[in-house]
Amino acid sequence: MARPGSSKREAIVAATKALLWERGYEATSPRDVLALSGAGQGSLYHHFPGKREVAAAALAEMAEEEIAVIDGLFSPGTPPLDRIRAYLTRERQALRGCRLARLSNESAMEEPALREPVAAYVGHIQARLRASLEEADAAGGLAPGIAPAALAAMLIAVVEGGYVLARVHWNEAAMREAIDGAVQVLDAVTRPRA
Amino acid sequence: MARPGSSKREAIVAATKALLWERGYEATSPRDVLALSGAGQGSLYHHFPGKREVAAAALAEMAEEEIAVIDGLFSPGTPPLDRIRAYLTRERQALRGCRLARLSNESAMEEPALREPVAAYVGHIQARLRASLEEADAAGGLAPGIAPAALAAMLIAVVEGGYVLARVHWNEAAMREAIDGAVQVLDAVTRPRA
DNA sequence: GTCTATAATCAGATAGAC
DNA sequence: GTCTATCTGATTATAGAC
Repeated sequence: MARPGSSKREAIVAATKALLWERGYEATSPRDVLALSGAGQGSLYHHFPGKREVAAAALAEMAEEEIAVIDGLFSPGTPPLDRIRAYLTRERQALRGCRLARLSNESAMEEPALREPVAAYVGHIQARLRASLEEADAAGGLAPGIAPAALAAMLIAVVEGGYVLARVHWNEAAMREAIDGAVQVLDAVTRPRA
Repeated sequence: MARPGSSKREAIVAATKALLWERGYEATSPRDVLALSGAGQGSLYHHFPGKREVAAAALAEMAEEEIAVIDGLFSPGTPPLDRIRAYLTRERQALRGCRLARLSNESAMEEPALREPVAAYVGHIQARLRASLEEADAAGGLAPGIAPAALAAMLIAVVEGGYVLARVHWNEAAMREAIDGAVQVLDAVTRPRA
């Protein structure tokens, strides 16, 4: 149970990862997963108790993958504010939505097993942003009246909200403009005594 | 057809408004709507071609109501930056999500009739924020390097992203912290030459 | 305009053979 | 471990009486 090395199990999880990003949790049926993975009904229910657990396994893998990408952007060799700019301006498929936080408005978030990987991903970014801002602050690079923790929360909110803007306007540029605003603001509150 | 004065039609739309906020579009079935409204199957399909059109009518009303609230916050009698602060810090039920933009990640956004009211609401706020920032800028109250349009996009993104943070962390405070960051930053980029 | 009855399809899951 | 067959209830809608 939940042991790797099983071909169909891996195919099922891979298909679920793709469908969760594309359609979300509620709109993804076990039937869809089986069709995409090439597995039969029995394989899914042999490896997992049900749909929720398949999704939890898929989300855990997605969070792990995305956190690794984030950690690559926040390399210690880069100056702290450059790490933040790299995260803000990284390339994104805005219309697809955030791979994990796209589930934020689904009933799935009321289930701890599904919410946890999403919260871990978002929380990890927020912690990385905050640590970088505290580093910049310690070097005297942050304007007075700006709390690193609050600014970090604001920045992750701009990114997640940017996805929302792109989706509702059906326009990638809507997200880019919000990110532009964040970069301008970051520059303004860090230049003063840099 | 879509004529007001019909009791059941109004009950159906009212029930749909409640359910769309609570559960979203895909998770709201005509059956749920009928149960909540007290109407029978026939009433729904007499007044509307189907589920999509009921939702479109409900969303249009929701957008109209919320835009009226926004316009109340952006009263011309208030100084421009105070209008923005009033919008940012208004009370919200963060865990319920944005009444309109909570649908942003549903397939419904690919249907123009459903996306338009949501886009109109978000776009209206963004236009109000931008006009207020341009007013502040004209009075010399905006730091150099800050474009009113980009800052407006950033601010609406913080609010919409704040809802996402609250939902994924299942914690209202997560949104408040992001809003706090936005207020601090707004203060920092407007004080310099105010 | 409103109702109840019915239908076709799909959702999520189980049974049991191989 | 993997498969096909089957099951129960929900979804979205249609039919037709009142």
